[in-house]
Amino acid sequence: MAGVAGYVELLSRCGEARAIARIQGALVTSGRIRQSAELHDALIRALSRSARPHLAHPLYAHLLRAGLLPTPHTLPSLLKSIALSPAAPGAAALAVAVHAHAVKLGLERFRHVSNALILVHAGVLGRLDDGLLLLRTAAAVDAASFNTLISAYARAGRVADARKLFDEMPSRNAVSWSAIVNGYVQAGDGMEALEMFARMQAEGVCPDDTVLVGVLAACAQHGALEQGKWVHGYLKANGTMITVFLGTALVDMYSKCGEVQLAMDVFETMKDKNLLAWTSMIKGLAVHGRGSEALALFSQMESSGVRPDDIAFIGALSACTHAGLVNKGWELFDSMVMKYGIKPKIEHYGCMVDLLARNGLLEEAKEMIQKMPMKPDALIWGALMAGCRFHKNVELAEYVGKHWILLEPDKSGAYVLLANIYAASGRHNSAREIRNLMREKGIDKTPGCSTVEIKGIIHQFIVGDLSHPRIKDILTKWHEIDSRIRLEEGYIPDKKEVLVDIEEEEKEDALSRHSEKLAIAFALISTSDKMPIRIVKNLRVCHDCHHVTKLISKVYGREIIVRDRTRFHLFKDGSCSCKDYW
DNA sequence: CTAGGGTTAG
Repeated sequence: MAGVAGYVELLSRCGEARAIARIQGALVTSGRIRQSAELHDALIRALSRSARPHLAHPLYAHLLRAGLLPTPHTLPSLLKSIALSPAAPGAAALAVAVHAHAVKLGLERFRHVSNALILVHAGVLGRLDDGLLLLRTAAAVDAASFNTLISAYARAGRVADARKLFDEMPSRNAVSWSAIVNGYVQAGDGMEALEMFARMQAEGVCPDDTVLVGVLAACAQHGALEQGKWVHGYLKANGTMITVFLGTALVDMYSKCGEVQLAMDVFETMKDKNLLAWTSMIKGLAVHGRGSEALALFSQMESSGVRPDDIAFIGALSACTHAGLVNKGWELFDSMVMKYGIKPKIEHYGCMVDLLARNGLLEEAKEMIQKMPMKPDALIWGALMAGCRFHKNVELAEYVGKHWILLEPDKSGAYVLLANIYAASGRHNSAREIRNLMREKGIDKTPGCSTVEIKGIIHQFIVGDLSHPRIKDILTKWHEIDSRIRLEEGYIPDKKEVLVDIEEEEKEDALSRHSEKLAIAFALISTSDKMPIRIVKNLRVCHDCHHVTKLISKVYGREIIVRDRTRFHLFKDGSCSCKDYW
């Protein structure tokens, strides 16, 4: 029989949960474990590193019951195992107990203990400010604790607090940089993320996988294709292995930058594809209107043994929506419930309502809303309302508007769409009433905002905003575009959806200052002839802009790729990949 | 007790 030292040595090298369990069994039957804190410590450490860290939790109570004192290594290891298995029953309570014990033993200010305590406060306990207090009072703090707290604050939506910590930490490493970059990405501030990444490089810190995943996500947010390609080139140049994380991030970046083919190229070279990888490729094809290819991929995923989850079904259903495949949509919805036992969430009903409404099956869509087991939310009403607009059903739009406004009285969405529908159908008085209602309530329409990347720099245009340094040239270019498309293509501005009570010529002016028109005019004066133009927009494209963009693509012989709120439009030779259906 | 940071979403 091996001595204590032998067991400790054995455990320290052991990483497999089953082997550890065997050793533990031997120690329990021989009664040896009750005599040694060191053995408890070795077991806890080994388990905390194994695939089933929660098995370490009961050992702590066992240690105390045996009347033994934890060794200086026990507490950090145990806390780590708690941090790794936050969902285990009693994990939070145990963390609190261990904290109290550490205080009693006077150990809480020691480096490894305080770092581990910060880890559980930021994680299982979700008490970030207590974690921060620990960090401030600890005798010595690792960069790791800063990093943990930075990402915890960012995850909690408190990027500003994360940034404060980042700025004050004495020495930053690659992990700190990726924590803050990914923090900004999470907060939806890709711009700031890219800026931080630039600073990271300026300071000579070598970027690793994790930060590049974040950078790619930031590029995806902004449609920053050039920068995204740079990352891909960097990976290739360094011969970096494309992990599932990196591959998925690349796929997502390329599809959100309008380059589905490049996304496919990356996807096909990925060796092990997990659910996330499949899902992002399926979604990528879906938003580009390539529904049947997306659905083919979905069945390929199923036959490769990857089980779709609720989000994968959202991808597949939205593929049906963008491609107008109503029957296939029903089929998928049924297979989700019957074959996979996934309970449809409101998102899935939303997809179905969208699918039905877009295809003119407005009554069926309405019925779906009435039959679904949960209360409809704003997105559900929005989907049906968009269908009403497309199929010019004013009556149903009024019904939808009533419900939607009740749900979101302070947001502009319902008012704007309803007023648009009234205006388009010639009911100007009703449209005016809605506008007055908005004015009384002080509701502002979300301003349209478009960005365009020129030589790696992102330029932003907001509707009616004339503050761009080259605005004079942009407006001159717009006049040229305007007269060319009038002359060559017979363009007449479509003023039906202009919501302001102004003179007709002013309406044309208002239209001409829509953000994507400014962005396209700017792109035309700043890029060489054959380059496709890529625009990212925060709202849906209006009818007039959609029409104008088609004409520009023909007259100027340019491909224009517009990513709007819900999908991609590829304008080429006077027509659009969405088949005028968006 | 060598970590600490990460990808999809109507």
